[in-house]
Amino acid sequence: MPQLGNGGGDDLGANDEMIAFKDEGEQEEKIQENAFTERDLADLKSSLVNESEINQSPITAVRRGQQSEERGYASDKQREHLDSVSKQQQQHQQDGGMYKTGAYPGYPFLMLPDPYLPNSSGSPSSNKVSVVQQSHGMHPLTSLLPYSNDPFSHSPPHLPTDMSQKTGVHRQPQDLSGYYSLPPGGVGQITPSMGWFPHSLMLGPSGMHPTGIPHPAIVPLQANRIKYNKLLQEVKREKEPKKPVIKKPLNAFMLYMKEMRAKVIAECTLKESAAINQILGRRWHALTREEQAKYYELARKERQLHMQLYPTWSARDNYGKKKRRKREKQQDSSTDPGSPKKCRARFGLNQQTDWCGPCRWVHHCLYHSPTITTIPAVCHLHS
DNA sequence: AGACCTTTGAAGGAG
DNA sequence: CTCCTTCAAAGGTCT
Repeated sequence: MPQLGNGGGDDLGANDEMIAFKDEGEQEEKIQENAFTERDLADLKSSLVNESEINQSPITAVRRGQQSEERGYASDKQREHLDSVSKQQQQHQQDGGMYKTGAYPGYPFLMLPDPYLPNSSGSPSSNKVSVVQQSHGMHPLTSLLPYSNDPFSHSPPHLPTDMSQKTGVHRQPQDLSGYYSLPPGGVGQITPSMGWFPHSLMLGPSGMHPTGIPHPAIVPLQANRIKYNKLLQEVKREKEPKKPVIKKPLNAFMLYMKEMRAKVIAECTLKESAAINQILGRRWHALTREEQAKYYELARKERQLHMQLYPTWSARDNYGKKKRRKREKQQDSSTDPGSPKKCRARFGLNQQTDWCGPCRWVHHCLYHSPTITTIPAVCHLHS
């Protein structure tokens, strides 16, 4: 596919330090961190509000409108980042240059709900700042369309025109130390090794603890552990606030689809997205390079903005359910090779000749004999 | 309820 | 470096 000469944004994330993929356990810890840092965030918000009252800065407006709602897990680094961006903004204003407030009155990034978060409609109830509401289903950047000949000649105040300037922006792993403790009374602090509910008076009349978790002595130890762990997880899940999911920034084609979908639906009276997407894919290829370039540039801005808003975010963060399920499925198939026939079919073996006569199929493949690195006609035990 | 379909592009991991 | 996988959006359809 055609890419812009400016690199098409390849320089935007590839060289950044990215968060290492974390297991669910670590993510749970992150969730706890979310709750923990909310107070810090409140401080941050109030400081930003104060700043905006002084500066009437658009960047603080966007912080208030977008980040205050959902960035409960803003890390220290993010806070530092916000401060630096805010200071940068102030500097721009003090310089009295083209970035002065009002220079970009309609810049779509600044007064909109967060497009990267689900249910981020920017409802007035959750945001007392009067904001310009985007029409429903409208991506904030689509307001840049239709494009002028030079739609991106100006950069928003908080975005460096050249991303090579973003030397201070790194997506670094967050320091989780100090965030492991649960809120007072948190069930997560109860561990099996702590001697469960030491006194029978702690149990209710039904033999249940007030938390709803049965006394472990009621069931055999082994089953008890399993049940306990399951219940503990359930209770934890219920108590913990759901982690807001930051979506991936849209790529050029996605932005194009978002804009053109309604048009195609109207033209073709189709509703099925799969069919519509096929049409849109063909139309995308029919676009000229210049037309596509608009969307590539738009997507590049998207990634820039996303990186500014969520410096610690990684696309890996959203690798989850599907992948885990698939991995589990693969693991299942690796431990369960299936029937000999299936196994031979898997490796393209001849049903008649490509197997070990003495032991039949058992040593035919890596699944059935992990020590064998090749697939012999006669296995290593009988050769 | 949740997976699937269908498209392109970006990101990140594996080899 | 190349290849592969996953996820972004959308909404009807299927399991």
